[in-house]
Amino acid sequence: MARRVDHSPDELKAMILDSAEELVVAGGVSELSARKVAQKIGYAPGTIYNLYANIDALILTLNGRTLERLHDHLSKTRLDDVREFGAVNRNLEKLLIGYLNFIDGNRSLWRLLFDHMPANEEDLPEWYDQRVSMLLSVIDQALRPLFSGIDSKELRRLSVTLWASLHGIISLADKKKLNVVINQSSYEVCSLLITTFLNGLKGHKNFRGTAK
Amino acid sequence: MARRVDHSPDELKAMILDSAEELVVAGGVSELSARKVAQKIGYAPGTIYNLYANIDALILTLNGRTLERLHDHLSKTRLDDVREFGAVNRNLEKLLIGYLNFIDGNRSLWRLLFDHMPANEEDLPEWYDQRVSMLLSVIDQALRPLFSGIDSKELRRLSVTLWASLHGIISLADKKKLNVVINQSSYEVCSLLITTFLNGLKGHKNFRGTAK
DNA sequence: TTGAATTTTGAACGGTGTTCATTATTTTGA
DNA sequence: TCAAAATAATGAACACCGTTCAAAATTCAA
Repeated sequence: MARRVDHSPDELKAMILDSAEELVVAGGVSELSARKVAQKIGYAPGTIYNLYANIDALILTLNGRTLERLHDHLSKTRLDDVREFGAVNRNLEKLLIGYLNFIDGNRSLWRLLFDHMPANEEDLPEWYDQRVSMLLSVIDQALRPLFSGIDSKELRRLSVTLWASLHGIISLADKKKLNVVINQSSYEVCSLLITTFLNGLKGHKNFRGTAK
Repeated sequence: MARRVDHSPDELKAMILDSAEELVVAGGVSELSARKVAQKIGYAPGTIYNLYANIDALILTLNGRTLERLHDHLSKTRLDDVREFGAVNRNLEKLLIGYLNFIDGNRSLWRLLFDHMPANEEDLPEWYDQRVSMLLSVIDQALRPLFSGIDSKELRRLSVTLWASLHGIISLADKKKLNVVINQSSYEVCSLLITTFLNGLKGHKNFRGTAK
C-alpha cells in the first residue's frame, strides 16, 4: 500500500482534523480516538501518525482552531461607547453572554480545550499562546476605558485575573461541582463577580474618574 | 477461590482506597487503574468490582477523603480578629497560602479531585456536597466580619464566587494555560483578585463600615 | 526500465475498564 | 456429622485504547 493520490498530505491532515472535531462534537471528548478518526476518513490507524506525532498533537491543533473561533465569536460583540462606569459593566456582561453562548454551542470542543491535559508536560507552542493573548486583548479593550495612563502589562494583568476567575466559575459549574451548593446559574455568579471586580478597581492607582 | 479470611470486606475496601491513593500520589492520575490496585493488594482485578461499582466510584470516595483533608488543613488556619478592613484581606491571604500549600503537598490528589470527570453524568451524592459546603463555610467565616445583618445565603453566594474565581486562576495556572501569557505566579494573581474583590464588596448593601 | 523515494498498511505490543461463569471456602441447618 | 446454601475470589474474555514499524504498494527520477 502506498500513495493513493487520493489526497495530498495537507488535505489529509485537514481531513483528520475535521473528522476529529466531528467525533468530539457528536459524542464528546471520549469519542475521539485514532482508530475512529482513521475509520472515518477511510485510512488505517497508522496513517494518523504520519501526519500528527500523536493524539495530543492532534488535540492541540484542534484546540487552536477552537481558540480562534472563540476569539472570532467574541470579537463580533458590539461594545458600547463608554461614557460612564456602568457602560464598562454592560460591555463585560455582553462579552460574558457571548462566551456562555459559545460554550452552549460548542460544549464538547470547549471542554477539550480547557480540560484536556496532554500526557507530555512540555510547554505549549508559541502560536498557541498568541491566540490566548488575542482572546485576552478583547477583555483589555473592555477594561481600558476605566483607566488613564495605565501600563499595558498592568492592564493585561487585570484582564487575566478577571478572565481566569470567570473561567473558574463556569468550569466548576460545568463539572457540577458548584451548582448543587448554590442554587444559581453560572451566569448569575459571573455577573456578581464582574460587578464586584469592577467596583473593586476603583481603588486602582490608574483608575479614572467617572465621566468620559 | 473464596473467602480467604485475610480481610473483612471493610478492611478490603479500605486497602483498595489506600492503594489507589498511593498510586496517584506516586505517579499521578494516569497511574490509577483497577489492575494496578489489585496487584498492589494481592488480589485479582475482579475483586475491586466486588467492593466498588466501578473506578469512578472508587475515585469519588478518594476525592471525598481529599476534600475532607483539605477542609482539615484550611481549618487549622488561625484567622486574626478583625478590627479593620485590612484584617479580612490578610485572613483571606492566609487561607490562600494554606490552600496553595495543600496543593503543593497533594498535587496529584488535588488534580484528581477537580479535573476528573466521571463517565456517568449523574449528580454527586449528598455527602459530597456537604463536604464542599464545609469547605465554603471556612470562607464564610473570613468574609462575615465585613457585613452586618447579611443573609447566610447571600454570604455563601459571595464565598462561592470568590472560591470559584480563585480556583479558576489556580487551575488554569496548573494546566500552564495562564503562566505563559502573564509572567506571574498564581499566588500573585490570586492576591490581586482577593484585594480587588474585597474592595468591590464595599458597594454591597450589607457592608459594614470600617471599625470594629 | 530500474532503482530510489514516498506513502500506506495492519498486525502486534502492552495497556485499559468491566463482566461473569466457575471455583473454593465457610457457614448454616437438620 | 454432613449436605446444602451462602459467600468470596478468581481470571479469562470482550471490546476498547495509543503507538510502533517492518513490509508492501505505489510513484517519481534517472
